[in-house]
Amino acid sequence: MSLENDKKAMRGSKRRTTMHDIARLAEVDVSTVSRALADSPRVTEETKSRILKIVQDTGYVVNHGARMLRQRYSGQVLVMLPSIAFTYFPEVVLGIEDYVQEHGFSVVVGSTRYDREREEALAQQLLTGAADGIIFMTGTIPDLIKTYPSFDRHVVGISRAIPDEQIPQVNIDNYLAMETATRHLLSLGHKSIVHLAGSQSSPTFRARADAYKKTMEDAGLGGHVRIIASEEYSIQAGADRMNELLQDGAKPTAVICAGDDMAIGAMHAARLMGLAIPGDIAFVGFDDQPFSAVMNPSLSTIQIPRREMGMAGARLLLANMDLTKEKPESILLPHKLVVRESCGG
Amino acid sequence: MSLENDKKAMRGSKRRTTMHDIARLAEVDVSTVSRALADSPRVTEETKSRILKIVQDTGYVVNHGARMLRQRYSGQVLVMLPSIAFTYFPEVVLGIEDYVQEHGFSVVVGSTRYDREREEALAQQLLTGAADGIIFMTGTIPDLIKTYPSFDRHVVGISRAIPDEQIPQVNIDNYLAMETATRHLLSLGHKSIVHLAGSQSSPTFRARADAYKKTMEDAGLGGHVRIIASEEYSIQAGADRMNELLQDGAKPTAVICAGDDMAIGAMHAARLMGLAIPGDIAFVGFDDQPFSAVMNPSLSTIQIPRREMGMAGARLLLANMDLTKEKPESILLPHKLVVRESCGG
DNA sequence: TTGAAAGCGCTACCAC
DNA sequence: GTGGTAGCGCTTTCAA
Repeated sequence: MSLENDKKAMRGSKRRTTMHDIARLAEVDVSTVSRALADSPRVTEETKSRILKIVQDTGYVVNHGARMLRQRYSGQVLVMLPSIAFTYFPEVVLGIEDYVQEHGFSVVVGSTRYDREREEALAQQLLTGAADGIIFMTGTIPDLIKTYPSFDRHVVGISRAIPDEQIPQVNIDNYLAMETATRHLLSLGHKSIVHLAGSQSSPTFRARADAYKKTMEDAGLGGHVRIIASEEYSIQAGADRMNELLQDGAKPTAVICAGDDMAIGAMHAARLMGLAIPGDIAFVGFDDQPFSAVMNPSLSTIQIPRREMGMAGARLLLANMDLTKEKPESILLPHKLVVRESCGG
Repeated sequence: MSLENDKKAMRGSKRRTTMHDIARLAEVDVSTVSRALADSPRVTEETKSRILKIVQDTGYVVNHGARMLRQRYSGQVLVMLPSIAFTYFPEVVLGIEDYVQEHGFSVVVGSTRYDREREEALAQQLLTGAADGIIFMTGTIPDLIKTYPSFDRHVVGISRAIPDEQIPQVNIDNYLAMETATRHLLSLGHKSIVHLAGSQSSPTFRARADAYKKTMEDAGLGGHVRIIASEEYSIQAGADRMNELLQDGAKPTAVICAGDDMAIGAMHAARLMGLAIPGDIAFVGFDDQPFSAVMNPSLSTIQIPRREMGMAGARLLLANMDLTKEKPESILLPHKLVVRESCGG
């Protein structure tokens, strides 16, 4: 089992300065060093500075493992997401880092790739004490997690709704956002509007699809409702679904996509079929990726405060982990329709 | 100091199943449980399965902190990069995760945002034992790291050359790649080629700029050399530099960019000025981002095997940490010029 | 104000 | 094959 060998081979050669070394040099007890480092008031300023000086000189740093064992926390927050390569997530992670680091925690990111095993393996981090809390952006939480005592106080969700009332979450109102987007297209006179949707097993994508459907029906356009759901979410998937649609002989005047990635894929496919955007066919995306503003034509879309979502999620998690306080409330952040060239007028 | 409060408030309510509990239930000694869990051959299959059963039933998982303290490793690899939100990095991280997880390590990602303090804080992770090794994608390593005993065996670089001979690295040949890109434009008949460069304090971007300059000069076009370097690297920066260039009255027939992000920004700016691409002005990028293939027009660029770089870097790090073996050699991965619509022909 | 000492949960060495 | 036991490096009582 190479797993073991890898780690074995690595160790050795360590033996770094310990607190005892500092204590010896400062001619005090380790406990005094410990207190000095914690800036306890129960140590003379004089001894404190003597110790600090030695710490500086030796370049001593406390051993994370030992502190962790003793204090029973790791100072790490785990962020679980499908893939860090999905353009949506990195910006959220940045927001999480911002908040969390300010509070003395560091961030571990784990990509699950929708793999149950990976999810469970990552979830272990909480159980083993390698992480103090988890931020889920996967939309589901592994059952394993639920064995953790008061697990709901160590877990929050961002972006992808977790179907569990107990867990604090931060999200945007996907339903309302998609309703707004659809209405915009409607207001432009479009009737034949198709929705390129994401996986319908995801509450997020389902909410978007539902909103589209309901809005169309409310406008008396129930007959035009057409939802093409894609299990996979990617530029390529957008292009593929669009191709299938067009080869099917469909002639929608507008397409509303579950995300900007799908939208640029779909727009590319439409262009290759000789369609002019927005002349022949209009597009609306969702997310407002950095490239959306500079594409040709630029993409109308729903802007989501990703960075803020990350920060809010992190704040929510730390608040949730504070057992001396009440469990915090879930948060809904505002979105915004950004009108650009891809849907004309 | 809220830092302390955050963590204090979090603890409590823990007290989870320990190895002692398992031992008691199985009516064996902890040492036997430890061995059974490590699948040691010195435990009967029978006791082993009895113990395993109890472990399953109780949902016991080993305490990471304790193991870490005892075995003197954390099982974590730190990846340090400027920002996880730069489209270039996530795919590399995925490659790192792939390799590293297979070997029983997990990945911590830290964004430095070019902040010295953040860099140092992250580097601490190695010194405190919270990480066993670091993969640098920042192009520099903090001095602090060098205090670590045989630090060069716990560190590798990816993508951005670290100016330190001792440290194993994986990269592409940036010079050659840019030479190829420039030559392609030259072969298309372009003479007035401008280079929108990245920060010239980065060896990577400097190599690209140098290659452009030298190739132009070799073609007898030294008089046309024009390098516009941008400290910041982003879509916006690309647009800004392009605007400045055009407002300057320059009329290049081709622009070669330090990266695809700058390229799409620049193309957007050019379009807004009424220039046709590639008719009036051709563009070549660098990186081959996912959007580059589906843009309008699609972007000619240098394809970089990001995922592979990640995997290679991870492999390099683990090999480097294996002190029973020689320090591994640096690696150069192949790149490829991908010709698309943005440079015509 | 400081020191002594008891573990945190685990692994590995040494007996048997 | 199994049990006993000594720490890993730190924090935190309890005494002095």
